[in-house]
Amino acid sequence: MGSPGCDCVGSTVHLPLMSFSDYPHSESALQAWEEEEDTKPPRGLISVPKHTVPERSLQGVFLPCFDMLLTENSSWLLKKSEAAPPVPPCKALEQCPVINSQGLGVPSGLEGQVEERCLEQVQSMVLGEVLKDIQTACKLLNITPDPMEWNCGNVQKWLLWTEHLYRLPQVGKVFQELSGKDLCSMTEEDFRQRSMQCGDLLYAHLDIWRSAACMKEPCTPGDNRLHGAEEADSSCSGQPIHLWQFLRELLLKPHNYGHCIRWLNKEKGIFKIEDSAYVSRLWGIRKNRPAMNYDKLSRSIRQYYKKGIIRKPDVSQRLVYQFVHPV
DNA sequence: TACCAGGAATAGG
DNA sequence: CCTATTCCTGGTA
Repeated sequence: MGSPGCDCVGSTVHLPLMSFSDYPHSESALQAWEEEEDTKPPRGLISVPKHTVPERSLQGVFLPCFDMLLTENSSWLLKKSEAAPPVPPCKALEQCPVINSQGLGVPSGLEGQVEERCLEQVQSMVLGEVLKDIQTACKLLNITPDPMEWNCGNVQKWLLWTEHLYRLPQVGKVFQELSGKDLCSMTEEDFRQRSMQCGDLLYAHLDIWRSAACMKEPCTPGDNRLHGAEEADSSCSGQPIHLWQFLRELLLKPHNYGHCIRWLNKEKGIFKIEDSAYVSRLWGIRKNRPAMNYDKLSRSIRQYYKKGIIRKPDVSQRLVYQFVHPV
């Protein structure tokens, strides 16, 4: 229950600066993702000094563009960084929201108080986004938010996801056989030793997750408290997820995935894959299949024809399919 | 060039 | 055993 890995104090957090255009969308990006060697260091890395803060707060987490899932609701973050991409780190720091409840070097005096208010608001907004993004990622990957609970497979999925997110070269092998506990016990230096290129970024990203898990601890009995309408979740059933279930899950969250898959006619179960490469990549990450592509995903969909799960709609269109039994 | 259909072999739970 | 993955041939827009 308690996470001993909660020593959320001190050291330095490195986070990437990314813009929407950096996001891996094209097939060539996928190639880069698959190919082992990419000698370029992660771009836009800056480092932010952490501040000593009380437990249970995300310390000094700086998020110019924490586009975990490219959700629409976090797009304002993207816009911000898009508007002024080549900001030198120190400038960027000034403009960017910092999550940190107290202990920040906030200016004193009246102006300071006003600023502090604003800052607090921004902080809680960003914090909300971070938690939401983590939660969404957890659903997508079918892992728990607390790294301490991860098994080796979970760790690999998380790595795959993070690599995808920040366009890192594949480092899964270097972290093989490691559980979440192992991962959490590693220092930043350990990370850097395992991966020269992106050890520190991975460490920082893990730190965010760890911190988030720290804060959320009070309300995590089984953690999968489903809100609202979305229950029919395959994630907690234990069995490996089916492709059709996965697609349905994406379709149930137009807010998050509407840009890559959406209903054309929900009543009839007709949907369109808008970004085949992206959906395939998500599927590949979920199943731990880095080589997944639309060619293979679509083959799997076609297997459903015979089984009467998915079919082509009466008027066949490219990238459009239909659930035989709509909900 | 990207998508579509389906056979066949194989992997993996 | 079943589903999904991988690879493939050939076809369409």
